[in-house]
Amino acid sequence: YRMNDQKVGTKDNIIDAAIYLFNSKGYEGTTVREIANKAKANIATISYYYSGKQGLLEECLIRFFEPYLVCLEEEVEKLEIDHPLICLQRAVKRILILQSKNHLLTRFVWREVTIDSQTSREIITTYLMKERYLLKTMIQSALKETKTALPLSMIIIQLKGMLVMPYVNSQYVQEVWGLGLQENYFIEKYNIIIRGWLESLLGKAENPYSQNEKATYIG
Amino acid sequence: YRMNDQKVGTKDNIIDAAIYLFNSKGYEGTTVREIANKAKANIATISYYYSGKQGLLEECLIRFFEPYLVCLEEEVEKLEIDHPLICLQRAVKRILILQSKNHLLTRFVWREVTIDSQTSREIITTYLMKERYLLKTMIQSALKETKTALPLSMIIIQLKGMLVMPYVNSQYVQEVWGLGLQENYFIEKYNIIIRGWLESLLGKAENPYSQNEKATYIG
Amino acid sequence: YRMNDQKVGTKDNIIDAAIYLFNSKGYEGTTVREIANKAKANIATISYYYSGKQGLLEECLIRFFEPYLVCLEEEVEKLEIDHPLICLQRAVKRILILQSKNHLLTRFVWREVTIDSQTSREIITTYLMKERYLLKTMIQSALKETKTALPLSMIIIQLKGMLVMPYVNSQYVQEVWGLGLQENYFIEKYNIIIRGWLESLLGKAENPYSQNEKATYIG
Amino acid sequence: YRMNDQKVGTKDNIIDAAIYLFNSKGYEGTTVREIANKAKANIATISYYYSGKQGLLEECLIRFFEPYLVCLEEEVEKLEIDHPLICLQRAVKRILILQSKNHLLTRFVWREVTIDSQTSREIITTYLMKERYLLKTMIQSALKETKTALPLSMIIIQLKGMLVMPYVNSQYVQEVWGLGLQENYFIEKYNIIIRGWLESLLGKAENPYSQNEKATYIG
DNA sequence: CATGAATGAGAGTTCATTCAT
DNA sequence: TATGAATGAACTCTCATTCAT
Repeated sequence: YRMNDQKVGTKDNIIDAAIYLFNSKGYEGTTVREIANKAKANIATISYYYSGKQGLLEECLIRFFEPYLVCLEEEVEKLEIDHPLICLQRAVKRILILQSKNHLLTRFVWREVTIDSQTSREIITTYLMKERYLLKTMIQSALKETKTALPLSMIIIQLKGMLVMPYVNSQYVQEVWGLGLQENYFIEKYNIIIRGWLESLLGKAENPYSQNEKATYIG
Repeated sequence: YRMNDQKVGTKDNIIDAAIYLFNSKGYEGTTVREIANKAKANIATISYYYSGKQGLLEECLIRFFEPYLVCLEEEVEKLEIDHPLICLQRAVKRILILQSKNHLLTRFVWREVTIDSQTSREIITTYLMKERYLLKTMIQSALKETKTALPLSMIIIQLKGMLVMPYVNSQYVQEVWGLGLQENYFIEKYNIIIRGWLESLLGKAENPYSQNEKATYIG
Repeated sequence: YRMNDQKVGTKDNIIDAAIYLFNSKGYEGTTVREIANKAKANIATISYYYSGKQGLLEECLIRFFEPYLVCLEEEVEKLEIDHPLICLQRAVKRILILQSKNHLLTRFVWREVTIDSQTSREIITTYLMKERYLLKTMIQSALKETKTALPLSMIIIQLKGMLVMPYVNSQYVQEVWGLGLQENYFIEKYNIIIRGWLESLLGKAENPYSQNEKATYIG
Repeated sequence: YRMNDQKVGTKDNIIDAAIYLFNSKGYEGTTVREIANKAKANIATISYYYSGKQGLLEECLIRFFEPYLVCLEEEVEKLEIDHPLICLQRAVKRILILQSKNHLLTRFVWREVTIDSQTSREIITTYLMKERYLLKTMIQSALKETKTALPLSMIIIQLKGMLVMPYVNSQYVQEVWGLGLQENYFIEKYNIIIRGWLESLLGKAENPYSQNEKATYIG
């Protein structure tokens, strides 16, 4: 039915407009009126669907973190089957793909997360604690099979920096690769860089895994 | 007179309070009333000294970028005297020291800079263009004497990521090094990591320079 | 069919919920959403049955004033048959019974009636004018047979005060009589007090009437 | 200075407008915009002085109850000096004068107090508990010297009804006495009625007191 | 007949700024 | 120089109501 299409449309238009504006003007710098205008919806509809501006923010956080954590969770579960480094590399690529698909949301969330007094601090903290636990588990697994001097936390902070940087400082990406965050070419290129860094750090995994991997998560 | 002290104090109290609150609540999320309260100053005094909230923001940007760019400018001027890599390394260390001394301001500025529709876009753009030019000049100089395959812009983006990351994701720093951003020990440790990365990328410089350097900017 | 039951039930549930909430939160302080929730009905149903919030209020006023005025009208008609004081006393008791049966509605109506700018002013004024005319007629009749110095209007205002007070200041009733407004015991007790006051003011009616009376209006 | 006059003027204009409108339209039925218009003040000024609509309500409650309770407190303190009935009668007259001087506020407060879910319930409850205690103390004292059958609480409820009724049902007063609530003539007349009722109930005090009394509180 | 989606109007509140002093 | 009073603008949110289904 049209009805369903329309409804879904309006509700999604609102969240899309919100993501776009939150990204470019910040959460506090965006007014619900602007969001309504961009979404071509009535202001009241925003409260109707998301119960206010804050609810809209929380929906954004959920939309970002839920699939993001799935990338890590699923690979943590495979740690006993595949070589840890392979799992880590797969997780990295999945995250890059996810973040590229939602690059506006990604940039906005990773920026807003650094604001201490954010009213959604509780929900943010919960997600970040999960993330840290999963990253730790994964890297610890990989470290067992190598002998890097670098401390665990240092690796995490560097890895996170590499995963997040091109999205937060997105203005550089266009210049560097001459293309957008969403294009496959960027993902491929950047993935190779991180992969190289991981291998030089945690020891290169054997080839068979490497080939397997592609088949597993591409397409 | 005491009066003069008080005034100067008040003006500085205001900017200090602004930096603290802008950092923890974001620019838009902070009200001038809060700043006035924290600085124990009258609200009107803020407009009086800085001609409004926006003026306060611009003062923050100036306070951060002016000395920041000096770090780069002065080392660019020395490119003909010292080995480029040495200059780059010196610049990096000076920036780390500067950022650590003003770590709240640093975190706040690098975050706010990613908000596209910032009302102070013009002033920000000017500073960022200067920064990019200086970084380019420096790295290009260093690249002449080596043969790295990595493109110039890729090096810039990675370097910037490393310089900024610990301040933006400051919550990790405590965990990683067990100490704060301001302590010398952190600066020394982190500087070594970046230096190692630069040397592996642009070729290690000879020792004599290296010793010189310390004497030059520590004091 | 059940369906019919349900509908009738829903319509009544709505008015019941409205009376309950209007009483405890005031007319303006109650939202149709709250009424709908309490009545377990859809919001739109309220407009459907009562054509809006205002219509709901008017229904409340009608539900209160129609039977209230009947108590007076019927006794005014009997003025030529029975002794006026007896008629007055019968009316008082009937009103007490009516108000106790609908004590929430009673409290709410007598409070809302004092709000001058009530949107239902017109309907309220009409009812109050009728009430005043009927009370006047009755008391004038009783006054003919006695020689009280008190002016007519003074008696009306005191009588109304006594009729209304326990319902408006209902919090005291529990304390005074140790029981609720609805219980017969309260009605009996309070009726005796008013009856005493009326008799002391307008002269005691002879016994025969008195006995008649009970049979007439107690069912 | 003019300045002082103006400031005090604005702040008082606001509370006066609020009392007028709260009385005639009810608290919930009045908007701050209406208050601002009537007071010829800016909307924001209301929040500036009274921190919002609710604060305005609380100021109203304080302005009513504080002097109201003083009337009772001061007479309770004199219970050991004067005859209790005299104290009670003085308190009654002082309350009548006070309520007549603030008859709009009086009507509004005694109506709003019956709304259970009032957001200022806490402050209201505190005042009402004080009032009940003071009334009890006074009437108990008076009852010691007489032998009325009526229970204490019944006397309180009737007395309160008499004190409040003409203000709540103010529309009758004009008709009954042909004059307004504020005029001395009304206060004198109505005071005599209550005094008569009190004396018939609690026994007439000796004349000497009676004469004293007038001198004490009529200015 | 009954309802969920959607809305225009207006609510109270907050904000950065101004201005007379 | 420094400030408390006052303000206009704009904010988010809630309201009762409507309408296609």
